[in-house]
Amino acid sequence: MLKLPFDESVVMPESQMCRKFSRESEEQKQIKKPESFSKQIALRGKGIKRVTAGEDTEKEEEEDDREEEDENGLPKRRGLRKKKTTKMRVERVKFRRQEANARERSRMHGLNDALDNLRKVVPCYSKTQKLSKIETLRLAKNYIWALSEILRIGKRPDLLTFVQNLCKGLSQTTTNLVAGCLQLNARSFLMGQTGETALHTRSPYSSFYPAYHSPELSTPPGHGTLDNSKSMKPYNYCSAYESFYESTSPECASPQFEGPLSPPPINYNGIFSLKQEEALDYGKNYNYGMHYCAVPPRGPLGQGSMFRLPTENHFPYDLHLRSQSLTMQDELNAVFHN
DNA sequence: TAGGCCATCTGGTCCT
DNA sequence: AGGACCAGATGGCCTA
Repeated sequence: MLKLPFDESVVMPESQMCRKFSRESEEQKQIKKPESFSKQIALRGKGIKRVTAGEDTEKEEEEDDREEEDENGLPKRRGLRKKKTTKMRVERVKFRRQEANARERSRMHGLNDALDNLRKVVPCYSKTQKLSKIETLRLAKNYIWALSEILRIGKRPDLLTFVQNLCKGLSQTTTNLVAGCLQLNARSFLMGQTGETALHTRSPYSSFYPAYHSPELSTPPGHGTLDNSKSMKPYNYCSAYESFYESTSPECASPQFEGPLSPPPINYNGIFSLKQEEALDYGKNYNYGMHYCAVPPRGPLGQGSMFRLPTENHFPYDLHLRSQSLTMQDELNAVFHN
């Protein structure tokens, strides 16, 4: 069942057309269908008669069948005869192959669209530097797991641990990206990754929320034996920054992450900010279409609420310190099931 | 330049 | 029969 409209331009060399396809804008993303088989046949012939593929091939096949006779005029084979490979049959096979290719392209584009939507709702979204497919899936899995743990425990996590959990199993590049998005100090992050104490870099709230540091919570499923410390390298950016827990360097004090990611800020618990990007666009499709990116808070740490929002309507979470886990869970459920 | 990532093609299999 | 789905192959682009 072909669900999408087609035009006639797919018969062009696939390798050239397809190369550009993924880079095209959404408006240009129109699935193209090869010219109808009957039309191709008609055009290839006299260009007058317009017949269906079935009719045309049937006739020719009949003629071909009549040709399969021996000298005595008897058919060479009886019963189930193997259909002769005719020119028309080859054409038809080619046509169907083209149609199948178009459908496959369409299917993969749908898959990629879904993946793009997923990119938008996991932390660290950027239009200019997209996460790879596999990294998007991994990050999404970690993110879901981390959020589930928050709901289960009912307490806010330590940022460092939270980010470490987000980055479990991710590539070096993606880890850098996430850390950069959250503007984590490389030194503190590395120390946390290696299991060393990072108390000096922790939020003043850390001592209030020991649960998220418990060993059973620190490793998402599937990453129990992963040793990120062996692969960790210094970050490409923000590595020179002092931890924003300790100070606010001129660069890090910027409310906007100036790297590949630049979502607008939403203050998360006075520690980092969740940023909302293109709320109008995403809001059409996702009530939870937020783009989370941590930036240092401008005000003093621990101003109060875990989520301080530019507009309350956009983010109905109020994971304040005083919040109750059930309330939090209800709210999250409401958002994610909306 | 090797390797990662990606889009596409292709043939096979399953399902309606 | 035909569409959906899948996985392997291929070639291009990009980056460390």
